[in-house]
Amino acid sequence: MKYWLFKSEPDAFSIDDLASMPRKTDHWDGVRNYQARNFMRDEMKKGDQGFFYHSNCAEPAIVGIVEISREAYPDRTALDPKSNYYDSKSDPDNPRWFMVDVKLVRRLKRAIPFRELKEYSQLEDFPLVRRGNRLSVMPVTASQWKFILKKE
DNA sequence: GCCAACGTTGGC
DNA sequence: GCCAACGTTGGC
Repeated sequence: MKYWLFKSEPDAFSIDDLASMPRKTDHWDGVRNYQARNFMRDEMKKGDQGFFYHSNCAEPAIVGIVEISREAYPDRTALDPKSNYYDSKSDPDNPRWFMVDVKLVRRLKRAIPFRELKEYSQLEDFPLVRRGNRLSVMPVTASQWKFILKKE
């Protein structure tokens, strides 16, 4: 089993939004970065767990834990001209973008701020805190996962 | 296949 | 709102 981190701007989709969905489950659409797509399409398995991270907001932080409840399938928003995530070059017969379903497992007992994550030497290889990192979906190692959970 | 220009991300 | 860092685009 692998571990992941999912970034979302809370103004667009927050952990509260996920919590309010039926079965606390939603599809993680709109990923339009090839590296992040490859993680979702090729490596995520049902039952993998991930952190839910709030970005681009007053206090960027890890706020919860999700679980992959459905493995990758085509992201239809790429084919919908009305969607913000529409990609005119995506071909229905050869989908370019994928999404997975995630289910909220629980919120963390406390949000762990980005500011704090940066300070731990144990996390210096954690992609989230690497300078200039822009991946919206990224892998978390088992040791990073455990370390972070001990800090909640 | 190079690389400058551009748009986006995201912490601050 | 700023701006550094990055991925993508497209002319050549």
